[in-house]
Order: sequence, then structure tokens, then C-alpha cells
Amino acid sequence: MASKREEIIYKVSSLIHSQGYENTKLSEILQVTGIGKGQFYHYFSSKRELADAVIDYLIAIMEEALFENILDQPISPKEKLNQMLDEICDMQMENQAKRGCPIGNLAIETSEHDPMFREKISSFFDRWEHKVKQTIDELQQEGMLGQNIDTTKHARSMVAMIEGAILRMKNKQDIQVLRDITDVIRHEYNLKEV
Amino acid sequence: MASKREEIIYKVSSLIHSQGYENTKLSEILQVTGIGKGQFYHYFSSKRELADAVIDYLIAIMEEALFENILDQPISPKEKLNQMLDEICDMQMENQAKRGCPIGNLAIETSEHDPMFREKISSFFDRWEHKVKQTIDELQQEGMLGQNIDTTKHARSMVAMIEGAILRMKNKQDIQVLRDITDVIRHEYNLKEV
Amino acid sequence: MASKREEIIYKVSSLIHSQGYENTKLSEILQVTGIGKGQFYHYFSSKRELADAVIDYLIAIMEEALFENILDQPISPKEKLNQMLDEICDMQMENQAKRGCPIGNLAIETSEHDPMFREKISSFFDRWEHKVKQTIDELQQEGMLGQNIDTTKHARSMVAMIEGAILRMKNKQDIQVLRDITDVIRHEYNLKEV
Amino acid sequence: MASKREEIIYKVSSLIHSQGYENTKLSEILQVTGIGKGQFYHYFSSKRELADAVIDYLIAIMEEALFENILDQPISPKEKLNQMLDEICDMQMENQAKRGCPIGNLAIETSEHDPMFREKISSFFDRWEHKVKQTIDELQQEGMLGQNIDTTKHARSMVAMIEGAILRMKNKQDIQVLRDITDVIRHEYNLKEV
DNA sequence: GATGAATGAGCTTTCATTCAT
DNA sequence: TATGAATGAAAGCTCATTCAT
Repeated sequence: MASKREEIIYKVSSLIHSQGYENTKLSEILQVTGIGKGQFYHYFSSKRELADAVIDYLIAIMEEALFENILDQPISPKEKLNQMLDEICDMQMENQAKRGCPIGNLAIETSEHDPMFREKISSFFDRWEHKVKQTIDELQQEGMLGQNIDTTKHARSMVAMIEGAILRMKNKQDIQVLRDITDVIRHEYNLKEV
Repeated sequence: MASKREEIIYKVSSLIHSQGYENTKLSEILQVTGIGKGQFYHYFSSKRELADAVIDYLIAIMEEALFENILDQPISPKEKLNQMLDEICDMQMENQAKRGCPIGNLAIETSEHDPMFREKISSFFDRWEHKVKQTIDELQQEGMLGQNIDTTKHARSMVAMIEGAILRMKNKQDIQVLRDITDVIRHEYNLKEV
Repeated sequence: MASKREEIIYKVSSLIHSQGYENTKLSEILQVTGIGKGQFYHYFSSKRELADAVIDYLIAIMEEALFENILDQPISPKEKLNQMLDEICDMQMENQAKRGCPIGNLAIETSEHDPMFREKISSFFDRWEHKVKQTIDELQQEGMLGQNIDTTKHARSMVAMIEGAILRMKNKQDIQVLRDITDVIRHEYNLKEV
Repeated sequence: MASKREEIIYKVSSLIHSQGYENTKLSEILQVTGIGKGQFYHYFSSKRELADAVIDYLIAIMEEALFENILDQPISPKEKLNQMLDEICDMQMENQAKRGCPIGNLAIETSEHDPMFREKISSFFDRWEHKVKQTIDELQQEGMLGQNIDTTKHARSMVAMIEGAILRMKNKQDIQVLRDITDVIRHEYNLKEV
């Protein structure tokens, strides 16, 4: 069983995913966790410190789901990318296509005014792009992609396309947006052929 | 000469672009516009009503820059898309790659909890996607693109890729991200050939 | 009629005199002034800013009572010192010998940890000591005091004796303490002779 | 070796000397003593009870330094007063002239609103004044002082002068203030002659 | 004896909005 | 139109104390 602190982080991560950092008020945190003010400040020195822990947690969740479980697995690059796109669609279906990417949301809310958040998020995206690049490299080595493409740029593009798709899906509250765009990605990188 | 009301909208749109809606406080609005509380509530019944006007304004700006000036112009589809991508890069350079897309930002902040904002933004994206689709159709008609691609999905993908690129660029505070990804778009749609 | 701001300063100066700065809570300030929180922060940006205004006010009160009305008057040095001591006793009688010197109290509360308070108070004491020194000089010139005494040190001693007397009077809650000690001062400087 | 309780009192007395009673927070007490909340409430039923013990301790320290070691010693009255003044200067030098008299500080903070503190402090000053009076009496008997002075009032004045000097010294953060004023005392009571 | 989690009233401050002039 | 004083709920946070183990 998780510690109280972890329980708080877990419960609040959902709030912050849905409402953002600033718009998540301490009163809501207390309500959703069922603790009092004093107890909250026993575990965290400030709302900000909790948010720090939450962003770490959200990133860890994403890295587990996308890196450990998929991109780092000893499977074919085609499978990796297909599974990654499937996983992303599944994640978004879990919250009815309404919440968007927890990390992308925070990227937009905090990047301009909060260096710590910005850097944590940026290095997550760096790692994601790097793993995608490696996978595209593998694809290329297997001859399933043109030899003259810049895989670094393509990896960055694929991640951007996913984040943009999630943004638009959230805005339209329609999972089909994400499905359509991941479909385009699959075509682009020949992920659908037998 | 703009009316006082328009002047307020103009000045506050910059604040909201940078900070979001909730994080823009009335006190900042008064400070940046140089008006008093009484005057503010003379022109707007609430901060919310101002935000409504601001989102309309931000959408109008984008539609002028992208639709009227480019996508609706009687120029070749290749030129349209190239100019559109150039214009987007230029816009982002104006705020040192730090602020992101004013509409994308608000999409993320408000879509889950505010139907009016959500719908205004969604119909802007609908229009954008539609105009891009028409342009891609033209490209297809000119034989510059495969005949079997779903242009609706591709238009949606292109817009998503742009929004995702801007998100990542804002997060990295580096215009190069946007340049790299628009480059990939240009390759994808053969916009660079002579 | 004084402005609202001045009215607040006036009413709160009494609270701070009695309880000190930190121990005067905002809730008491609101209660004693009869205003709401919003209004308070309309007039002052913080409790600290109010305290700044209060210390200025308290010093001004003392300077008017002791400097303008007495030490700066064209009267004999003996009369000046006698009137000054009388005035100090009267002031303390007004609060039943219970509150002490508003400035001395704040000197003790704030000097070690708050440079701005410390300096404001220190320069008040500097001015007081200087005016007393000048008066003792006059006394000396009139031949009513030995010629070989260091009037600077004696002025400082007299002020210290007064502040120490008020401290002890407050602690004993007995005006007689102050009377006894001012009596000793009068003897010391031959202020009682006809 | 001191007991844990005494160790706590000792360590906290320094905090209270520097910050006062109210401004010394329980969290600081725990930090400076290195104990937990449970342990604290094992030794003391409240912060208030600790403060009670601290004031007793501070008074005991002063009485040992001034009474037992000096005023109660079988030495000449002149020596007694000189040593007393020296000791007071030494004490203040130990904290760089910044903290003031621990008992005078608490007298000002607590006398108006806290009878128990007030009385403890007042009876300490009573005893001090009494011992000084006895010493001045001895001085008078030795013919070193005029016969017609009121030694009770003079003892009270001397103590007040010392407390006022320490107040002003703390406010100016300059030990010289205390040196100057004790100098005047030495002159006044002929303590400097060979 | 000892730990630190839990409590909840109270703290200073912020905020959008209303009102009197 | 225009001003800024007034409102009061709500924000994030502090604090001495209690309680379960």
C-alpha cells in the first residue's frame, strides 16, 4: 500500500491533469484527499512542492507506459510504434477524450513562466523524441523507410503530431480526432502493412 | 482609431496569450490598460465577458493572417501552404518562441470546463482544417500528391502537427523546433521542389 | 477631518503601542477600525506598510510634543527640561502607566531583526539626544552646571534614564516609578531650584 | 550534566532573548533543541510553561552574575558597582550589542498583558534595586556620597539608566552607548576615583 | 519515554465585483 | 462616463496542541 504522501500525489495528479496547476485550489486538494490543512503541510511544504512531485509522477507514469512497456521492449520497430500509438489512444479513452495529455497541458501552462516545470517537461520530451528516433532508425535499417530522411526531425515531428492531435481531440472532445491522426502517422511510416 | 473597448481588448489579448485566462488578474488588466475599475465595468460586465471578446479577437487575428491573407488568396496551393508555414514561424518569432499559439493555449486551458470557449475555438480549428483540406485537394488535383490519400485526415494532421510543434517550441523556448517540423511538413507535401 | 487612511493609522497606532507589531493581528486592526479586509488592502499594501506609517506617526507625535512644543521653544533651558519631564509623565498617566513608550517598545521588539524600524527609531533618538544636549549646553552656559561634564554623554544618559524609567514603570504599572526617577533627574541637573 | 528539560530551557532561552516570547515559534524550538513534538509535550505542558521556566532561568542567570558573584560579595561598595557595570557591558558584548537585556525585553513584551510574567520580572527588579540601594547606602556610610540623597530613588534610577542604556544600545547596535552611559554613572557616584 | 501524523482555528493576502458620488 | 472606496468569500499558509502507536 502506498504511503499517505504517495496517495496524495496520486489523487492530486488527476486534479492537476484536469484543471492545471494554478486552477487546482488547495481546498479542492483537501477535499479530494480527505485531509486537513495541517496534514497537507505536514507532507508538503507548499502547494508548489506538491506540484513538483505530481509532475515527476506524471512523467514517471508516461515513461513507464511508453518507454519501459513498449519502446524499450525487444520487439520490432513497427510493433513498437503501433503499440505506442495504441497505448496513447487507450489512455485518452480512459478520460473520455476530455483531459488531454497531462504533460502537454502543463507544458503550455507553465513553460513561459516557470523554469523548473519547463525543464522537467522538456527533458521528458527530449527522452521521448530520442526513443522514437531510435525506433525510426531501426525502421530505416530494416529498409521500411527512405534512407534520406532526417530521423531526428521525424521523431520530433511524430511527437509533435501526437501532442497536437491530443490538443485538438481535447478541444473537440472526440477520440476520433486522435484516431484519425494516428492513422495518418501509421500510413506515413508504413506501420499498417502486413 | 480604435474605440476604448477595442483598445482594452487589444491590450489584454497579449496578457491572456502570455498568462492564460484565469492567471490574468483584473488588477493586471487595469494596470496594462491604465483604466480604473469603474471604467472597466462600464465596458465589460465581467472579466469573463472581456475574455469572450479577447478570444473572438485572437481568432479574428489568426483568420486574417492565415485565411484572408493567404489561404483565400488566388495563388497556387503550394504557395499557400508555404506562406502559411512561414507566417506561423514569423508570428512565433515575434514573441521569441515563448508564448505559443494563443488559441491552442486557451484550447488546453478551457476546453474541459468551459463550453463557450471550447466551441469558439473548435469552430476556428474546423475552419482552419477545412481551408487546409481544400488546399491539399488543389494540390492533389495538380497531381502533386498521391490520389489515394484522405485529405480531410491529412488537413487535420497538418494542423495538429503545427499546434504540437508550437507546443513543443514553447516548451523548449527554441524557434528551431518549429522550423524543423514545418520542414518535415514541406517535405511531406512536396512544397519545397521547384 | 482626517482621511480614512489617517484614521486607520491613528487607531492602529494605539493597538501597536499596546501590543507591539507582530502581536497586533489583522483581525484586530479590522475590528478596531471597523473596515473590511478588502478595504484595508485598498489603503495599505500590507500590514507591514501600515506599521511603517504607524511608526512615522508615533515619532511625529513625540517630536511635536517634545520638540516643537517644548525643546524648540524660546524658553529657559531649565524650563525646557522641566516641561519635557512633565510632559512625559503626563503622557504615561494617560494610559495608566501601563503601555510604556511606544517608540521604546518598538525599539526592543524590532531593532535586532528589522533594519527599517531600527533606523527610523534610532534617528528619532539621535534627534532627541541632540536637542537635550543643546539644552544642557545652554544650562552649562548659564553656569548652572559644572563646566567639565561631557554634555553629549549626559544627554544620552538622560534619555536612557527616561526610557529605562518608563520600562520599569510599565513593568510595575506604577506612575510613581517615573515620578521618582524624573525627580532624580531634576536634582541632578538642578532643575528644581527657584 | 543537565537534564533534557534543563537543556531545552537553556537552548530556548537564547531564542526567546533574541526574538521574544510570541515570536519564538514551536517549530523553532523543536529545531533548535532537536526534539520532536511528542518529546516537547512530555517535558512541558505548553509553550507557555516552557516560557515560564525560561524566564525563571534568565532571572537566575542574572541574579547569579550580578548578585551572588558581585553585589553579595564582601567587597567595597565602589568595587561592587564597578564590577556590576563591567559585568553588564561584558554580557552585552557577548551578543554584539544586538539583543539587549533578556529581562527588560520580556518586561516590555509581556507586562501589559501577562500578569505572571510581569510579576516575576517586577520582583527581580525589586531585588536588584534593593541590592543596589544597600550598596549605595554603604557608599554613603563611607562618606563617598552626599548624606541627603534618597538612596532608594537613586538605586531605582541607576537600574533604570542601565536598562535604558541597554535599550538604546540595542537600538543603535553599538556597545559604545552602554559604555558612555555606564561612564556617566561612574562619575555620578564617584566610582572612578582612586 | 518518544514519534510524528492529525487537527482546525487563525493568519495575511488576493480577488472579482458592487456601490456611492 | 468615470472614479476609487467598499465588500466579503476564498486563497495559500502557520501554528500550538492532541492523539494513536
